[in-house]
Amino acid sequence: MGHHRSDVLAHAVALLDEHGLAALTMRRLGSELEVQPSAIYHHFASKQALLAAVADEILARGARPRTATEWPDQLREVCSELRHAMLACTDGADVVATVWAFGLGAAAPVAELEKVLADADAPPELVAVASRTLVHYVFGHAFEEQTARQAVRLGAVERSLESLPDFDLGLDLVIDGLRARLS
Amino acid sequence: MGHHRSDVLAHAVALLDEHGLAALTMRRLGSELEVQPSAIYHHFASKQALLAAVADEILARGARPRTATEWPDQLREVCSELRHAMLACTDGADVVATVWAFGLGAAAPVAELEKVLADADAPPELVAVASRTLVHYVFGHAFEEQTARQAVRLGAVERSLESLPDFDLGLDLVIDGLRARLS
DNA sequence: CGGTTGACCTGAACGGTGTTCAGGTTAGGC
DNA sequence: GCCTAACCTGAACACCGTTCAGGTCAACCG
Repeated sequence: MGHHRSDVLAHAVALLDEHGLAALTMRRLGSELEVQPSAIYHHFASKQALLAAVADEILARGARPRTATEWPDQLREVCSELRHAMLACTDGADVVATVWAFGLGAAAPVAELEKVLADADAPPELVAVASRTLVHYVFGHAFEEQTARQAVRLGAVERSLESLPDFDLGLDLVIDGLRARLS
Repeated sequence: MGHHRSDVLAHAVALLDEHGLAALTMRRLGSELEVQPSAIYHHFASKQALLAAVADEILARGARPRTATEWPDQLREVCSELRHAMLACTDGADVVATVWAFGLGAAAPVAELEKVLADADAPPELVAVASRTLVHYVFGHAFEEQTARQAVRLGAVERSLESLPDFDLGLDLVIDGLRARLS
């Protein structure tokens, strides 16, 4: 008869991807499911909880196999996967970064970064600092890229996309700084 | 008789600092000014425009004299000022980072970083990448710190503040990576 | 077969939100 | 003393997240 939690989540992600974060409304999601808005609260305690699940789903959909063996490439692999997962969904960077900042989810990538660094024998303080520095960089870069792309598409701003900084170069900047401390 | 744009802005900043971003409502700001909400639209075209002005005001209030002569210390000076300006106001990091990401304001710090790097003879592409990497780091760190502090104050989460990464160490990570490319 | 449980949902309401708009007031310059 | 422009009113519009008492219906159990 009724929908499952996973149905609601799938429709929420589809709605987000097709019409953006502003359209991801309890009322609109309800009408998409042909259900009253209040019915969604049977599956998620609040909209924040729903968004947390959406963020985790976005990351799960972007999962890719790990192949690198050296820690710099392993860091690049995790950061690249995180970046592409967020960019693959409209407003994905916004949703994932917000959910992570509030401590409600999206914790897997930073945990993975911490593991790579710990396995590379980085001291605990450096593990905490470096993993966050990397994740801040990835979030900031992806959020800016996605926002700028949308602003241009809506014709709101003439800020050209040419000036968007290269992702890998900035990442190497951090990794090089890290390399100097891990030798 | 009536208020000026600067009055409205000052009250908006005070309201933000004392009660947070959620309380910065057109209605509440109106009642603070003893005025109808619609009166604010005579001074600001939209709430976004108001928030952009608030962000610029937060940065202006945090301005400090420049004393460093070497580019690494100059970068540290700009980043530190940006960080402290945002942390000095409740939800300051949220407001400033959002306004900047949407390209509506708060552009001064990144312009200053770009100038420092250009004066240090960094190639144009590196100027763009490094300035954004730095600003992403500062925004991410400040936003996380402010959010976590608030979550703890509200008793929502037991996430300890001890684990917050040190700001200067992460900054040095990026600067070291940069130093390797500027020699 | 009848009863109970629990998942799922309805429909209405509450108290907000940003924004618009026609019209009103008032101070200052010609 | 008129006129302009700044500033404001008050009501409305179209939304928003959330709550809650109650309703429906499938599945299970004795």
